[in-house]
Amino acid sequence: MSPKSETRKEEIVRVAAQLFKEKGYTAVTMRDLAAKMGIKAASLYNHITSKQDILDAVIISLAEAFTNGMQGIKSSNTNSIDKLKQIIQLHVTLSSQNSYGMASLNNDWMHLEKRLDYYKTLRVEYEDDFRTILVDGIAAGEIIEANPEIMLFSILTTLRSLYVWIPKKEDLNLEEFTTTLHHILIEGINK
Amino acid sequence: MSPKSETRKEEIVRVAAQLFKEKGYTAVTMRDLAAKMGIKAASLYNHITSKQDILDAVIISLAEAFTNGMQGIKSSNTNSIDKLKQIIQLHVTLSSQNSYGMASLNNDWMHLEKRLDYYKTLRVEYEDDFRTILVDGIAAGEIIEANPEIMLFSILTTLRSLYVWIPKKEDLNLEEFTTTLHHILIEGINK
DNA sequence: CATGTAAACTAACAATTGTTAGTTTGTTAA
DNA sequence: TTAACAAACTAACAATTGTTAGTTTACATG
Repeated sequence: MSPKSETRKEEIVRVAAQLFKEKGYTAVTMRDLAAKMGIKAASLYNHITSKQDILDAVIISLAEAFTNGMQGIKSSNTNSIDKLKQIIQLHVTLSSQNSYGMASLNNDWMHLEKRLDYYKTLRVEYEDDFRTILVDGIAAGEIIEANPEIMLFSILTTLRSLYVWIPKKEDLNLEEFTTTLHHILIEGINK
Repeated sequence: MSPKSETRKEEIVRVAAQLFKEKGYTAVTMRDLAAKMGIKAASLYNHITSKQDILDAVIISLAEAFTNGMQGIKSSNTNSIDKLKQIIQLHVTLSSQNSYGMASLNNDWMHLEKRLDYYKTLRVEYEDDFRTILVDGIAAGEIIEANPEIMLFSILTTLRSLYVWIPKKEDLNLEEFTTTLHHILIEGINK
């Protein structure tokens, strides 16, 4: 056994995320999930405490990964354009590692219950940090003087949708993809 | 009575779309919908034939509006950059007119049943037309020679997410918004 | 007044939902 | 061998789901 092989619970969460991506959290039943695991629905409860518990696990861990990534970018001593490139890299990395979880993060966060407020806090903080980078870049003359709110919207929605496209293109060269994204997302606002 | 006031069925579909945007199709029950209409769930069936029927009405009419809009753009005698601007305008218009329906179009299309194949056909055709405009623009030297697939992805996901942002900014000047979108989405790829 | 119709109602249904209780099975460790 | 435990099982539950049947109400038209 390797030092940290996947626990049964982690396996359930991972498989659940795949189903959530296909049909959304609400439309996936515990019997659906059990069938995909090759067991009965009741057996799932030897490992998880509730369906809600699974959604929490999928979404919160990913949201925290974005928060951690942003912390690193904030504390890096580079200009705004370079920080933007790091953000793009962060989204490409996390989206290709866990495209299933990204679907839940984007589409099923409103079904969080106990952890909904926490999730919202993380999201608002992330967007605030992103906005600050744009505003600083404008002040420093590195970024054009367009409405930062609209820039933020445009770039962030593209990055948030990466999970849809990345797994579709199996032959996709991730490095070329990232470079082209840099070009399309940044050249338009680069001064 | 004006020549075409809203029928009761249209009212139900409109209110349903609002709920679908908040929680998604599957999580909205007929009792939720009835409560928002101020009636009992069974009464809905005097006007609609099924819950599925409502989703079909919400999504298909919007998908067809996009198809019709694209037909007009294709047959307009202008260059590629101008066609792109028309596409942006189409998305801004439809998203501000019907942000609720746009949410279902984006997030609940997989719950279509009888009309799923038809929806997919419309979507693929729309994306093909969009891609053709980009490829033609590259060939004509109007658009940079980046991977058209990635350009398509980047622009289209931004446009598809408009419904999230447009209603959030009540003070939003739609004209300024559209102009800034043109700049951000197009300048980056304009030669 | 009589009639027709739109639109609501009450009551109930069969199916599906997440979940619990109690039990069995197989493997590991003492 | 025995004890412990992880992980599966069967059976059932209470609640909720979309939907149907049959009835009542209100109003407009003849």
